[in-house]
Amino acid sequence: MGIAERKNRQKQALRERILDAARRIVMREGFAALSMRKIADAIEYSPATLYLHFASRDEIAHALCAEGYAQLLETLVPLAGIVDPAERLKALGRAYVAFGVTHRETYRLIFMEDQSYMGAALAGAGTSVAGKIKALADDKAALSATDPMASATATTPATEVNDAAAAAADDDPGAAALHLTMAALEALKAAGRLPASTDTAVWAEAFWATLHGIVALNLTCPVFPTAPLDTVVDVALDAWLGASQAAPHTAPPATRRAAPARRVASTAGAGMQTTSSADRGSAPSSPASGGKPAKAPPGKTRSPGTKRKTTGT
Amino acid sequence: MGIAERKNRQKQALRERILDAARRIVMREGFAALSMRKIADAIEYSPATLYLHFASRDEIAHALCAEGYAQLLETLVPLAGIVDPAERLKALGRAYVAFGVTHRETYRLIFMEDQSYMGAALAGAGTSVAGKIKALADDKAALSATDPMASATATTPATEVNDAAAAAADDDPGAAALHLTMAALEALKAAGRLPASTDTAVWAEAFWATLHGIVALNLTCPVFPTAPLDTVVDVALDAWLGASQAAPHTAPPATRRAAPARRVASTAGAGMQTTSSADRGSAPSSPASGGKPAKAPPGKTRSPGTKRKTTGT
DNA sequence: GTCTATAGTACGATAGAC
DNA sequence: GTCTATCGTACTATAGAC
Repeated sequence: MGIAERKNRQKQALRERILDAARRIVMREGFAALSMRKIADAIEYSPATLYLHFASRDEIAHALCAEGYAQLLETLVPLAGIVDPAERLKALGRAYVAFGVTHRETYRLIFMEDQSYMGAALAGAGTSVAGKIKALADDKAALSATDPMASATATTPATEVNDAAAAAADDDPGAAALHLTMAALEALKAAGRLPASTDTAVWAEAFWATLHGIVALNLTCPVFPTAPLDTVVDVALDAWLGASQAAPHTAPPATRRAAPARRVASTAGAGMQTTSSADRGSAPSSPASGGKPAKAPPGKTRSPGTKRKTTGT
Repeated sequence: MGIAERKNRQKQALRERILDAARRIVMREGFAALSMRKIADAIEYSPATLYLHFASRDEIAHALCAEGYAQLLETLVPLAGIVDPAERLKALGRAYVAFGVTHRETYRLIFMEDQSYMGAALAGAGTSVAGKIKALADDKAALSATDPMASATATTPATEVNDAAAAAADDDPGAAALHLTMAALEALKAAGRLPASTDTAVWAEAFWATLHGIVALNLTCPVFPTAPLDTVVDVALDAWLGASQAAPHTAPPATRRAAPARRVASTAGAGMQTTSSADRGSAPSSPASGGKPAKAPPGKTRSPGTKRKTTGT
């Protein structure tokens, strides 16, 4: 029996090595540059071997997506512990953007490449963190039950939030991030800091879109933003949360920006400036300046080369 | 001399045919499926001929971007005539999103594919519309000079807005859309409906990011948004403009949604629901359901095929 | 389980005849 | 100005020996 188990472990190990290599390639050269041959080269196996572990290049990509999304969730989930719902949302927003600009190619792969990759991420990774979210919900229940100040601020019974998160984890684990947002929104609404008429689902989607837009533009546009990224994020968060806080009952406009602590979570390291750490390297295309010149490989000065985007066929 | 001119016309005509064919391919199959060979097939010329008109596949892509961006600007520019700055911004926002979801693959090409394409769009198309923007600025000067009600509402001297737009057209024609937004913002600020401390450049970028996020998610995410797209856009616009309107001096929150005419510009046809009209066809990858199976062409059940993303080389 | 070898497809770009 | 022919490259995926 021990033999079978060892073999199984070895098989798993190779699987991990494949994914590791794939992840590195994607991070360095972008998803477009990911090919079975390159992975095989990197792990010093033949291309054929890969097919013993993955049915296709796309299956590897899907696995990468799932991993990446799980990683994103892991950075978000702890923030659910922030008691003040507005601050919680801001922290979530900041952490989301920070993740996006830090793990650029990963983010791009999951959220900007193709429908199927996003689907794979949500379906695959959700299951792996559903447990964590529930565990955290329990933590939070304990926390806010103990801290009178907390439940006073939150207004909402702690269980409501937890239920929302837990239900999210069960129902559609993939959309966990969205449900994390909605839970905070419900709390905000219950506290009267958001119009009762607010449709939290729509609000959450629009809010997400804003964050996604900031990340996506940063990844695609050479010079976005002109101002420091942090500043843009802050402006956006204020637009969504600073303002709506003063909406329903005539709250003094002066308190619009009066929320307690600025900068709750830095999560992904120091600043999140355009040129961060991970997921960096030569741009997928246009290695040097303008088009895609220079660096002729072996042959003449032709300029061959194509990359993928596997047509169905 | 007439002969040379005729030849020139013919050359231009072929150039147009090439771009037409390319545009159709991109709209139908996505940018990844655009290849010189396919274009050549479509116009019934040999691939080699294309190189007499364009130096590379990328140059064609750039031309496509420039065209697309010019088209976008053309739908936005007329909206600069809306007097109330908040309404103007909302109209711009709605038109922007409508354009994005209507011309899906075009939008994707310009704003979501690669840095260089966005650069090409801004550089190339801007010049072609700079004149139009200036002309419009003049129109608007005439308009608001004649209409006392207009200048009363706008508070700002009409010339300020026009100058901003005109300057934008001169300086960096590509960023014209952004400057269109900033002009409206300045007006809003001058009218005291936005805190004087607002950094319009940052605000405009964040606002743009929101719109881009909505479009981008719609293009990438299978089920975004859950609610009708219009609703999400409205929520976002309210977050940015509804609220900030009541900010500086204690304006009654009740008037938050009191702006005159809802739904100013429909621009790109009727509703802008997820499945719009133009730029549609089989998805670039995954023709049928999940991965990219089925539809084996001539050979066996292999599954060859690759697409591009020209590596530098 | 792993490799070599290869089938099959696609691509960008160019040389050189007409 | 247009074409044919072709080079050089890249890729996925499989068959079949070891």
